[in-house]
Amino acid sequence: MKEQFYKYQYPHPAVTVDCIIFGFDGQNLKVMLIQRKSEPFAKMWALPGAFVEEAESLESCAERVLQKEGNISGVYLEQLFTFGSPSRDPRERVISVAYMGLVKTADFELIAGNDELQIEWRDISAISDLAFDHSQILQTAINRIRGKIRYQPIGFELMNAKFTIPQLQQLYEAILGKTLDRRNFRKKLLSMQILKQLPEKQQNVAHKAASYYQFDRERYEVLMNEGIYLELV
Amino acid sequence: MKEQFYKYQYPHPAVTVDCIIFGFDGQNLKVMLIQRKSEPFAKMWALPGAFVEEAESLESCAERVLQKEGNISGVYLEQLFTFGSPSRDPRERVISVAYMGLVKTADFELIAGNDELQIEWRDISAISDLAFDHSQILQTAINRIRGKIRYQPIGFELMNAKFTIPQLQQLYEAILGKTLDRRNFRKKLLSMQILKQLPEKQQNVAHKAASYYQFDRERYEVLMNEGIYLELV
DNA sequence: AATTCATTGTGTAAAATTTACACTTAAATA
DNA sequence: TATTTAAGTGTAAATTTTACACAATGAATT
Repeated sequence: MKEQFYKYQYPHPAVTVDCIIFGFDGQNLKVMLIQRKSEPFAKMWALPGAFVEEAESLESCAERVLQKEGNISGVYLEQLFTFGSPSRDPRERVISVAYMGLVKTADFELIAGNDELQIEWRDISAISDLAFDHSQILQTAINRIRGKIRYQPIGFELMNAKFTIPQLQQLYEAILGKTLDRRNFRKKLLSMQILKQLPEKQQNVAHKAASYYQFDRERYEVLMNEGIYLELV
Repeated sequence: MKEQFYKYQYPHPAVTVDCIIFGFDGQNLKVMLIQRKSEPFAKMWALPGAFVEEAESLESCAERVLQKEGNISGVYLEQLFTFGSPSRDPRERVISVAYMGLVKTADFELIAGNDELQIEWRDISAISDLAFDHSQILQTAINRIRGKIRYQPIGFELMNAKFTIPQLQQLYEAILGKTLDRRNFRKKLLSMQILKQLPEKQQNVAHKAASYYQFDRERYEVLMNEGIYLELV
């Protein structure tokens, strides 16, 4: 065993970053979970996370976690909350900063890292007990994304690339857990003028092909700076 | 110098809690600032804060800070954000969890703690450079309270005790930095049915006395659980 | 080649909400 | 008792939200 130690005059907690990555498969909302290899909570499912290293920012740490534990990169991340109950980790005092993101499941092939037995997209309606206080962290994330979607265009902020309006609506329905009126959804969405229509349509669908759109980030920034509220639902 | 050390196998950052306490004096929005006694940033103004102790939760730490550094207690606190840039403190890696609250300035007599030269309520329009990254933290807090006030009844959540509707409106105007229509504000507010009218009126005011109201927390919880949105502005 | 199937895309009228706006009432003070 | 100051109140017009049905498209099937 290595016998090098880091010494401090006062007690320092350990700090981790845990990631809640929501995945949308076109139908349902999933979350990325890993199965732990080591103690504590060996074999239990948990959110991917890592200890913060000396010279990295919290957000860089989140990016490193996703790269290392799930082979995912280039995801828009948002800080969720910091969990610091003194007893949340049996080993020592660990404070966890949680980050969340949203991707299309099809865009990434999950590959378990060295510390995991498995990694998978789990439907948010099928979550059982997770390691540590991760069930609570996940519930906080679900509440946050449901609340946030009502007044910020999450689908675009968190989803890169192109999408059709019906796809985006399905995402909204998956997050909110209810159906929305197609005409009204489209009307309100387009009236915000934060979408750029691409000269492209769906291919090989056995019905009328939908147009692809892209989030107009520039226009979005302008509206945000003007303090305009984008309520979509 | 004390030679006792805490040893860890991996580097641990220090963790602090910094508090942004907004104060409303009936007219303007202020923030509680302290003038630092010691290095680093000695004599500069800063947000009150403290290192997290081994057995306390983050929120308890925030409460301790307010008690010790400002003689304030019983304030509703909300976690704002966690700031973790590796270089934000010149001494060592320090991650700061920021909490914010809102009180009436008249309800508390600020008393500087041992580590401070002074403590005061500073108008948010008169903030100059603060120690560390505290200017950035404060700006984040101002943005948050301005955003939040639009869809959550902050005035009540964060203000204890009784208030009149015009007082609450002044708070809203101070936070948003613009005037609101008196009749419409009152109408919308009362239509939410989250206020209990008290059988009490203002005393000794040289005009028609306003009724006191109280936030009906129970009713508020019910509405929140139903997913109802309380947009006030 | 024609038909079927599935989903996209579109408009309008009714209902609900938001906005703009002015006079009367109450309490203290002169 | 008159004056001053801010509280309290209603309505009509404008805007936004909601509910709702049919034509268009493209692949698959006959």
